[in-house]
Amino acid sequence: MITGSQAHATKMPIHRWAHHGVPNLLVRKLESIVPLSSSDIAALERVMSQPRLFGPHVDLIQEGEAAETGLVVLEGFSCYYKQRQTGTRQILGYLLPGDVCDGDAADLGSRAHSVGTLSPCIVAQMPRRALADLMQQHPSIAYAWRRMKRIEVDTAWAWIVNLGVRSALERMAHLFCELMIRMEVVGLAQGNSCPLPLTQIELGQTLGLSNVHVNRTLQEMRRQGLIELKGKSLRIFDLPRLSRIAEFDPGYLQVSTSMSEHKALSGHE
Amino acid sequence: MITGSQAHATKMPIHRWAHHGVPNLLVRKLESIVPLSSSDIAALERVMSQPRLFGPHVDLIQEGEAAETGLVVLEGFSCYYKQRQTGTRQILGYLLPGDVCDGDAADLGSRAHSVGTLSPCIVAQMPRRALADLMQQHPSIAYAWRRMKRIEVDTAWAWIVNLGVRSALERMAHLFCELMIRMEVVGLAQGNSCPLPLTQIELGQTLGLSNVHVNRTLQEMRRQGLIELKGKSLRIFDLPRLSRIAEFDPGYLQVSTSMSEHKALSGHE
DNA sequence: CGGCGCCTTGAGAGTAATCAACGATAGTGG
DNA sequence: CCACTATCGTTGATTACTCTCAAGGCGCCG
Repeated sequence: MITGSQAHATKMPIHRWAHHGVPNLLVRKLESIVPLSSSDIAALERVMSQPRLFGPHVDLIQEGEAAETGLVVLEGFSCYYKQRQTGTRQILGYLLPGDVCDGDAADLGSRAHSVGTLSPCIVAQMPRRALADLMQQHPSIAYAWRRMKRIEVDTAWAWIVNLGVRSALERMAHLFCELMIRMEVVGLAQGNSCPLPLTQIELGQTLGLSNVHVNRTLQEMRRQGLIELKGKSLRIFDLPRLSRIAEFDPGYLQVSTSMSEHKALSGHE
Repeated sequence: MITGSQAHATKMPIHRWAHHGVPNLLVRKLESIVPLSSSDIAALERVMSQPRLFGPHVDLIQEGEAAETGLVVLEGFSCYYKQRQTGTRQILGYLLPGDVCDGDAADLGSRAHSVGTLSPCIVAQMPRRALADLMQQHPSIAYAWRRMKRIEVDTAWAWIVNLGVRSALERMAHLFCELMIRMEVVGLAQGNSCPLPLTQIELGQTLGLSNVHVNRTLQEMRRQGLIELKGKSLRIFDLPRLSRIAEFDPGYLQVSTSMSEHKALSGHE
């Protein structure tokens, strides 16, 4: 993951990341849903603009703006968020590497929320028109895309449950389980360990908790030997127990059995 | 709205509601987004099956089932919900009259949530195939449908904000503002008054609050002269103040200015 | 008329927020 | 390269919001 400082990073030439043999994580994500032909993949990559590097805590789309293009996050953590008048904010969802924020044709009208980076991020654009053509000509991609959108909605619902009924410890456990699975899907987690470039404040804005309480909850999790969180990296020591605490059911992430040690999907493919 | 008891209602002949000159609220809702031709409307109504009546607290789609068809709620309140092992449940969103739960093609695989009635409901089915054809042949409907889906996602996000950052009073105020606007769109609210056939327990399951605290919060709202809630009917006395308390911004509901006394949309139509 | 579910009220406990201060860390500039 | 400073992480003390438990009343349906 990105480790350079903001100032350092923004000084580096953009094209540094353009074609570097790095696997395209959006491709990897879609392939976890449906097999793609090389022609599918080539077309998909043609739709994506030259990737650009953004510093941490930068807005990609501001509240009130219409999104002219779709976005793909190729590296780093971004998020949807809603800023309150009081200064506090609520994070609505994460855009992890491989995740997409598409300027859907129905996105006309102003947005009620913003999209911004949390860590430094490499982001490519996808013009609306090109995206529409892509879907038209590549049914596999269109199918995977719809599945992906469905997962996004289900994830938002999982967050509603998280905020509605769970305690601080349970919420955090659930978030960590979800993150680990999602990072696994795009190959960024190994041995129950993955990057987590968030401050405790941002975790609080995600979980509806104060930064102080996030801190104490993290300590409790460490004390129980559940996790380790340092150097912007999360390690889960006891995933089964963490899942049990969180009442975590990975079904909503639609991960195929081969990718996760969790319960098999009853799904039809 | 429906007032009959469950047993009474289920004994009544189904066809009682089939064609009664009652305006189709799904049509009304879509027309609030985009004008529809009479051919559009006829096609839409052809897709809908004979409406059926369901009692309160009945599952329309159970967790783990795949949805074979889409649903339209024509009368009554239904909801998406997630049942916890502990017995508590979280309501994820309401299906008000005119709202749709579509068996999207991407809905393959098992659901992580259920759909059930809250009050008695009249519900029609929409076969997947017929829906897909409808979208193909009626671009206006397809457009309005996409907008509708977008509103659903934005509403889920508004609920995340609600649960994440607001106090009990603020949450409830926000919910009531949203409900009133949504009911207004389909013509079921007049003079800031609309049906609300929910128990305090169900309000609690919506807002992440205990039934006891819901009760006390309602009393506080009444004491402040904000609302009246009796006989399954909600009346908002002071909508501006309620909106201010809730920090309510109706933008996410994409209601055109003519329908709401709230701030004008910057929207492009 | 009896019973069940919902609303209401009271008391007590607990979880999480707020306020405040200090230490650690990392990016900034000299 | 090092000092400076802002941000983040940590801890303690206090407050307060919300939950849980418990019991009574009311209304509706059988």
